[in-house]
Amino acid sequence: MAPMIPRRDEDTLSARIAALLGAFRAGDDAVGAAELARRTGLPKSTVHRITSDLVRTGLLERHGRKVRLGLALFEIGQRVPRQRVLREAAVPFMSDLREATRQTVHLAVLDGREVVYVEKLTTPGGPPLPSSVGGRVPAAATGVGKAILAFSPSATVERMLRGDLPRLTERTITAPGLLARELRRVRRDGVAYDREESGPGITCVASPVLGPDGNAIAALSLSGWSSRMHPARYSPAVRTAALALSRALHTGG
Amino acid sequence: MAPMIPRRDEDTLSARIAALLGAFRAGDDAVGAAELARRTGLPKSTVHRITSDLVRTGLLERHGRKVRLGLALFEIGQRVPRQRVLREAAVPFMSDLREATRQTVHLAVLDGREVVYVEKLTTPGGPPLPSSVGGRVPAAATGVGKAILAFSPSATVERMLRGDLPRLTERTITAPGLLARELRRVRRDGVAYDREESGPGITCVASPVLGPDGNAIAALSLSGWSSRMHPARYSPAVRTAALALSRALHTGG
DNA sequence: TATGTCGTCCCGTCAGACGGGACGAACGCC
DNA sequence: GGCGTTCGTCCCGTCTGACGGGACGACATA
Repeated sequence: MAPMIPRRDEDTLSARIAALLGAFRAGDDAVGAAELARRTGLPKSTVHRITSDLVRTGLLERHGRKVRLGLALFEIGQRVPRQRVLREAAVPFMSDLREATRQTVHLAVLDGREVVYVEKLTTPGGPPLPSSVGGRVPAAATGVGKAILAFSPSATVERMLRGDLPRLTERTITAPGLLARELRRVRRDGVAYDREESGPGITCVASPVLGPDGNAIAALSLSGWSSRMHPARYSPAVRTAALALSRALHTGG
Repeated sequence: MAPMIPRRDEDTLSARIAALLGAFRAGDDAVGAAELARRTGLPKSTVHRITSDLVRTGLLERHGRKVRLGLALFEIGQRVPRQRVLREAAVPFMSDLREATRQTVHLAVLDGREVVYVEKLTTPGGPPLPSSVGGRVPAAATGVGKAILAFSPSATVERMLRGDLPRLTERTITAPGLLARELRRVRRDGVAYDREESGPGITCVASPVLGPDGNAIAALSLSGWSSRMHPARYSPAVRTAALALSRALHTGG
């Protein structure tokens, strides 16, 4: 009899382990085997066996009867080149930018159709932002995302324009044509704005960190309440910091 | 014929994946398959197959012909509870401490016989320290390690005293008896010192972050040049910050 | 007490991991 | 430019370890 369960096109053990690790959400502490089975779609006994193996190797930790992400994963995560090199170089510039503007500073990279925040420096008076280091947001809805896209190979942009542009607020750009035009403007000015497109009441000013080939590696941004964040006033500071960081990355210092 | 190769007591795929991920060192960018095979002791074709699977799932990324840790691992690492909860609560206190003392501030947790740095706030004038977020150092050789051990269950301390105490400088404590006595003093005072025991010319003052049961969860420390870091002068500040953080963690705010 | 859900464990089946070996390309050295 | 080495990649026959349904007791809830 032919197997009734259509074999997932990719269900090697590696894929299952990745699925299992990815099943832990940002706010989770410890999670039970049954819950993980539900989230991943894997049989319960399979989850139990794999998590036991992962606990033995240290990637997961037992917490009571449940299981949680292990400290080893934090250590490994800190070694990821895409963020490590960038962050080391960026923090001083971000610190200066925060000092000069008294606004919240973000550093993000593009990954697929989303941006991932690599560093965030908050400021006492600033608004409470939902962003967090390691967090993911649709690129087209953010200042950093638009800054990076405007200085990316056209193939990357076209791939983005072909898919859905998720709506985060009523001002989020969801029309491909509008986004394309916006990106041309960003490319001309070197600065991208986010006028309440990612969160209500929040305005951002972003500028790309460029590699030697002129393509963006990352982007810096300032975020604040719309009432106090006047783009024109802060864009020179952001642009300057981003250019300085770009230069520092090239010269290896 | 009996298999000549003694079966590793644990060589499930999970263990191999963990070994492979752990084979990437802090300074590495991309690493080749042959090099990974050498580091892990795995056959080259096995490394090639597993890394290909891991690339497909996103845990690793192709970089030319080589392979490097993927951004997904950074994201997952940021969700690890042992560091996330702690860091979120600690950063404001650490920031204040740096402001008040103008010294480098560390936050670390104990893992096995070592401490892992969870956060680090540097200061412009401070000495260049080899420590890094996600880095690992023998616990007995550091201020944070001694602060945590002094407020740990006796089983934890005894396990530490039974093994080797690695020497980092000529002042590192390597005699179990001396360490035990030092820990009693730390427990009495609530503050641990590191007088050039982890690095030449560097002095630290550390204090434990305590859980509701009185055991240490983590520790805060100040580090600076020995010539300018007078322990007695800074210990009240460190102790105060650590106590404040302990209280903030309990009350959930 | 009844009921659902949890974590854990067993064990017969078989699919997929395994790794030695081959191959061509790239590199470094003379 | 020639040569030796080391690299990444791929194939394929063998067989072992992953697989997951199902059973079980502990626990929480109603």
